[in-house]
Amino acid sequence: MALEHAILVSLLEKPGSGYELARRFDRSIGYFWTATHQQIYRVLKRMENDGWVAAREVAQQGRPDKREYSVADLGHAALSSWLHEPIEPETVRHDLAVKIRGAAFDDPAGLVREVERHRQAHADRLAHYLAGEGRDFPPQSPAEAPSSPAEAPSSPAEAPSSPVGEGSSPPPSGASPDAERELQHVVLRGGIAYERMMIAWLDDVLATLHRF
Amino acid sequence: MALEHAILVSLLEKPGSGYELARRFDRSIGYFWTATHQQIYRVLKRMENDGWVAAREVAQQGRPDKREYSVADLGHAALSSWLHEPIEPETVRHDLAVKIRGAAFDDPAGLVREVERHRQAHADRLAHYLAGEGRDFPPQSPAEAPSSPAEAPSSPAEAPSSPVGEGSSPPPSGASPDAERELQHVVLRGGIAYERMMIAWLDDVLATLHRF
DNA sequence: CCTTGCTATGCAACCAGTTGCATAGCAGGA
DNA sequence: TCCTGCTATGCAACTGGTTGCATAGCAAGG
Repeated sequence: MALEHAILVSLLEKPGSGYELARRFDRSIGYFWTATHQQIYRVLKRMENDGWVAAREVAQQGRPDKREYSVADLGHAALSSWLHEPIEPETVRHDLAVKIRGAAFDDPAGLVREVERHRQAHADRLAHYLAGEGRDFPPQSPAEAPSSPAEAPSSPAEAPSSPVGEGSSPPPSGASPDAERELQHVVLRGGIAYERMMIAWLDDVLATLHRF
Repeated sequence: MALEHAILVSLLEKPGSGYELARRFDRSIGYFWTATHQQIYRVLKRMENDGWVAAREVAQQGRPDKREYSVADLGHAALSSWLHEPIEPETVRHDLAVKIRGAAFDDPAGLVREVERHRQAHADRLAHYLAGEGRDFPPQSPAEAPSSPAEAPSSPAEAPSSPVGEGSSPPPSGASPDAERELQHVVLRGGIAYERMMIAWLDDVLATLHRF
């Protein structure tokens, strides 16, 4: 399970309440990990019991109080050990693909509108991503073109030569805010690439459907 | 839920036992919908109770008997009505993206091996898909280039002008085996596009990680 | 003969995630 | 004043899916 870890990452990026987390899971993190507020509140409670996060009552004016969570040492350690696990087979569920293959036994042309709807949704999300990229990661140096995998030659693994040796002890344990931004950006580029791929594929699907 | 529908599609393409379905879900359909044999047996039983599928005992020589399922009328109708529902918001879960953003608070360079593993897995799957495409969909006419969304101009929706009007009644209800192949192919092309996108993105991720 | 390994099916317990509902503070407008 | 709507948190019931385990037929090899 990784919802715990997604929450840890989000809280490391910025502490917040369950409600705020729920809204982040509707955007940002939500682009690659969905969760309802129920799920978040429940998991947050368990994480607090386990000492992964600590809560702090925050009085607000003009709105109800909130419980702001931040990551405790145990949580940071848990995240670190998860990061070092080699896991994940990646489970996929594409309803639309099932529908497309199923359409062969029903009415292929009847699926056109549905596919067009999906295409529109992906186009919308792409626009949203690109807007976010333009806002949060404006192009600056000539070396960095936004969302174009420019394949930097990359000096082979010039890591900060961390004190290796220990098995599961959190290594450097705190990277630069530079790294944080860069890694957020590369994940966003992944989202952009995904949406572009989907749009192109759905066009392919539409062209195929139109042949019937 | 769509496991029922994925099973229906698979059984329409070819009747089979729970065991055979489970193996199909390890390949072919499994590329966009995973399921364990447990899940399949359980759902299959429910579908039989609901009259969606019918079972038939088949004695085999050299191996245990099996229960071969095929789709009943009720099942076909259920699939049809599902196909005509506009649903699906598409829920995503990318553990790797969580890990990448989490790496900012741990050891970015330590993630390289993990990302390389994933890249390899995707490269393997791509090779597998391409082999399958070459086997099952050999290039023939000059108009059809495999897995290249050639954007056919497509005469605007030249559907078989089906008797429209009814709301949820199964329309033509039986397309050509031609459509079946074409639609299987376009889904496979989607898988290929996905793997190619992932490989390119993971290269981007690796280049980014190497900058730390 | 016994083990290994593949085919074939299934139960039981558990866990993650969804859905429906409930509550409450507070602001702003009808 | 009452209603709407957003912030903020939560319980309870259910469902889909996973994991662990069990059984059994049959072939092939040591």
